Amino acid sequence: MTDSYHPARIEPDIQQHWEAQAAHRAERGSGERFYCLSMFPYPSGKLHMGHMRNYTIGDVISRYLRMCGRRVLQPMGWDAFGLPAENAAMANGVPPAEWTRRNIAHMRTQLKSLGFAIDWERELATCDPDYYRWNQWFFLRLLERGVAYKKTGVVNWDPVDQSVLANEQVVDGRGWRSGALVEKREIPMYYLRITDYAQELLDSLDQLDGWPERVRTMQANWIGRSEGAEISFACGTETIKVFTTRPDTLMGATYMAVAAEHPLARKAARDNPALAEFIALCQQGGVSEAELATQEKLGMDTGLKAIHPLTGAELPVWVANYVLMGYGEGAIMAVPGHDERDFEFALKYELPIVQVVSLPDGRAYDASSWHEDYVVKSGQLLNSGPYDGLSCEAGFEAIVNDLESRSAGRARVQFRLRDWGISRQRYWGCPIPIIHCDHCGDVPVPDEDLPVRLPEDLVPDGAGNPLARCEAFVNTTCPKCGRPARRETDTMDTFVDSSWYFLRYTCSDNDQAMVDEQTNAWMPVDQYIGGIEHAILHLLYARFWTKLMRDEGLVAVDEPFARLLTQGMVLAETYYREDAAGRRQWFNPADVDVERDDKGRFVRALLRSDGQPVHAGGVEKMAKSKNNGVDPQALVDQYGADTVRLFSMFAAPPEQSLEWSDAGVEGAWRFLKRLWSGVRAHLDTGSAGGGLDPTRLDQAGLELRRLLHETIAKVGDDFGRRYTFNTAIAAIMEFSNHLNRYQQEPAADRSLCQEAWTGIVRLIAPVTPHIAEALWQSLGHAGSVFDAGWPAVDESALVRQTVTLVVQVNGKVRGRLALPPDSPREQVEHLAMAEENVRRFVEGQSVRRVIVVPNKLVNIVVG
RNA sequence: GCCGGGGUGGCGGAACUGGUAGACGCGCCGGACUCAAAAUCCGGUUCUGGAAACAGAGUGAGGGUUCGAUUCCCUCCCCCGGCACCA
Repeated sequence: MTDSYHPARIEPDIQQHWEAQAAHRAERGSGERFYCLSMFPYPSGKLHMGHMRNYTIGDVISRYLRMCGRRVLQPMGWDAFGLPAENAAMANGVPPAEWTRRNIAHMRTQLKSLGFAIDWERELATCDPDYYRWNQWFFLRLLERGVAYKKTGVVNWDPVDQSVLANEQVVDGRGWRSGALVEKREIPMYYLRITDYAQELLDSLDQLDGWPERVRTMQANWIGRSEGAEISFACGTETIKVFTTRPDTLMGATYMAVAAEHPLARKAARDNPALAEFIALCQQGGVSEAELATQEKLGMDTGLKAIHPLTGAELPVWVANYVLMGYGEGAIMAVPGHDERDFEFALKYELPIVQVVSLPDGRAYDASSWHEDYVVKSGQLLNSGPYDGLSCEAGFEAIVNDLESRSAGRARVQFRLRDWGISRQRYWGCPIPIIHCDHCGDVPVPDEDLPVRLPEDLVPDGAGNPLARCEAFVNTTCPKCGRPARRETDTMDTFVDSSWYFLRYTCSDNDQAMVDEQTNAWMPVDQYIGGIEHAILHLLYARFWTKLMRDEGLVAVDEPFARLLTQGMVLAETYYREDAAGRRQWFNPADVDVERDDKGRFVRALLRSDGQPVHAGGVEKMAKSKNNGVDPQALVDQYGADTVRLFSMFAAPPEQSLEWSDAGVEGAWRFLKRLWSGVRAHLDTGSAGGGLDPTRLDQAGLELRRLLHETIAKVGDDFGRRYTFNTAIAAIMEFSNHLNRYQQEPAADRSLCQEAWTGIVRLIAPVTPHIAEALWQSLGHAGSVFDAGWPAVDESALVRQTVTLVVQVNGKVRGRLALPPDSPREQVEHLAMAEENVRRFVEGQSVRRVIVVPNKLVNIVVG
C-alpha cells in the first residue's frame, strides 16, 4: 500500500483485473436475478455529465445488490439512429454511420474508464442490421394483425429545402436552415394503433407502484380518458360529428367549429375565396402542440348551417384554428357559456353566449367576462327546455338517451392519446420494409429477405431524404409479381428502436429470434433509471411495445419496468459578456475565477485569461449554447473515476437536479485521501490483534461500535430502499470522521478499528469501487470486496445507554434531558419541569397540557 | 396555453410517519505546521442583539388547521421538465 492515494495508479489495474476475471458477467453468482437498466445513450460524441450521473446511479444499485448476493445484469448499448448524425454529416461531410461508430468507440472507452460493472458481452447498437432487422420483422407482424396501418398525417414542411422538419428544426415558425416560413403538409405515413391499448395502458399504471407518482400522473393525463358523447349535427347533405364531454350543455351550443383541415371546411372553401385564404393562413406555422395552443384564436364563418339535433335550430359553422384535426372528430359544438376557449372565441366574433347551468350560491351569470365556476358541474340545467331543473349528471343521461333514440348520438369514451405515427422522412433510421409496386400496391418485404439494409455511405445535405435519391436502394423488384418496384424510403421513428432494446440485451447472441426464453427469465427490468424528460413518450411507447410483443406471444410480462427512477438534470453556473449589440458571449466555468468577501459571499467573477470581469448568468442545465458543460473525462483524468463518481452521488439526491461544483469535487477528493490515510494509519499501528470482543470495550469503544452499526443500517437502507445516495455518503463521512478521531486515542481498540475500516470499505464500495478494492486488500483480505458480502448489522451494538429528550414550552425548545431509554412518562414530566430554564418560562402561568413523545420530546403547554 | 415538478444558511443539500431546522460537504474566518507557499491538521460559521449565558426572528409570499408545520390545507409569486419529428 502506498503512503498516499494515487487513483491513476490503481484504477486501470483494477479495471483490467475485473475484465480478466469477467467480474461483471451477468451469469456470475447464484442468487436471485436482478435486472438493472440505465437508459442507453445517444452516441453524440463524448460522454456528458448527464450520462455519467445516470450510469453511476445504476452502478451503485447494481454493485450494492451484487454485494447482497443478487445475480445482477447491467447492460449497455447505443441509441444509434437519429437526427444529430445527419446534422453532423451536413456539417462535416462524414457519413452518419462512420460518425456514429467512431463516437461509440470513444464513448465505450470512456464508460470503461469510469469502472461501471457492465456486462459488455451484451452490448448492442440500434444501427446494426442484427438489431434493426427485428424492428422490421415485428413491424410486418403488426401489419398482418392490423395494428400497423397507413393514413395521412400532418408534418412541418420547409418549402425551400423541400424537406420535412422536426419540431426542433422549426424556430419561430421558420425552417432553421432556410429561414423559410414553415407550412403544414399532409403526407401518407404508417401508424401503430396505440389507441387500441389506451385503456390498458391507463389501467396498468395502477400496478406500477415502483414508479414515481408524478410520472404515473403525467402518463394518465397524456392518455387522457374522458367520458362524453358523440353527437351528429346535420349540415346540408353532410353530417358534422363532434365529441363532447359536456352533452348536458347541448342546449347551450350556439355555433359549430371545425378544424381548417376538416373536409367540410375544404368543401366550403371551394366557392369561397376568402375562406380558402383563411384556411391557407391556418396552414402556416408548425405542427407542435405548444405552438398551436399559444397562437391567437382565429376563425371565419363558412356560411354553412348545422341543425341542432334536439331543437332543430340553425347553428353557424365556423372554421377555427383552436380546433385540432388530430383530436376527437376535428369538429366541436361550441358552448361559450361553459367553455373558456369557446367563450373567448364567441366574445371576439360576437357570437351568442347562453347560460345553461346555474351557478353555485345563486351567483349571477356575467356574459361579458369569464369565470372559473362556469365549468362546474354542480348546478342545475336552465334555458334547456325539457331538461330545465335537472342536475348535470341527470341532464347528461337524459340528453344522451334522447339523442340515441333519434340516432343522433351516443355515449362514448374518448382518449387524448393519438395513434403513433412511426414514419420519418429521414435517412439515418431503420428502413420500413415495404415495396411499392404499381401493380400490387404496398407489398411487405418477405421475412426471408430481411433485413432491408440501410446503405451506410450516404451523406445528407439538408434537402430531402438522400435515401429517396439512392437508386441502388430504391430500385428493386416486387416480391409478388416480380416486376420492377420501388422501396419505401421512409425510416422508422427512433422511439421504435428504444421501445424494446431492453429485451434484446437478455438474448443479444441469438441471431435466430427477436427474443427467447432468456428474455422471460430476466424480465421485467427490476430497476430502470433515466432522465425525467422521458417520463411520457419513451416510457409510454416502451410499455405499449411490450404489450404488443406479449400479444404476439413473444414475452410473458405485461409491463417492462417494475421500478423506475427518474434522475434530475445536471446544471452548472453560467458566465457571459455582452457586446454592443446586446449579444452574449458565454464563458466556460473552468475559465472563470470567482472572488468572495470575508463571509464567503459572491463578489464578482473574472475571466482568467484577461483578468476582466464577466457577468454571472445563474445556474442552468449544462448545454453547448451556454458553454457551461463540464467534461467528465477531464475530471476523471485529474482526480480518478472514484472522486467523480463520489461527488456526483453526494451533491444531490438522484431525483433532483445536480449543480456541478469543482470545489465540491475537491471535497470528494479530500474525503478519499482521508479514507486512504486513515486505513494506512490503522495498518501502521501493527497487528489488528485477535477477534473483537465487544464486552471488553470501554465507553468510547462501545459508542464507536454503536455508530458503526447504526451507519451500516442507515447506508443499507439508503442504498436498498430510499435510493438517497447523498445521505448514505454523508453517513459514511460522518462515521469515518469519528473513526479517525477514535483511532488516534491511545486506548483505542485495534480489533474494533479493523472491524470499522472493513465495514466502511464495504459500505463505500458501490460508489467508489476502485479504492474499495485496493483498501480491501490492504486490510488483509484476498479476493474482491464485491465477493465479500454486505456487512451485517449487530443488533446488540445498537443498544443505547441514554437518549436525549427535548423539552419545549409552548413549542419552543427550552432545555434537554439525558435519560435512559423508555423512561416512564411521570419521571420525564417531573424532570422536565425541574429544568432551570424550563421553570423560567412556566413560572406564573398555569400548565394546561403536557405532551410526551417517548424518547423524543416533552412539550409543556402553558398560558 | 395545457400537464407535471420544485423553492430551506454565502453555496450544494439534510430533517424518512406532523415532533430538536440547517446532518454531511463546499466556501469563508481564525489557529497549527512551514523560511515561504501548496498540501494537511485543529477550532468557528443561519440572521439580529449580547463578552457569554441566553433571547428574538427564520424553510419563496400571505393566510389556515394543530400543543407543535420545511412536512397537511387554501391563495399568490418565481424557476424548471414535457407537449407527440431532439433524444
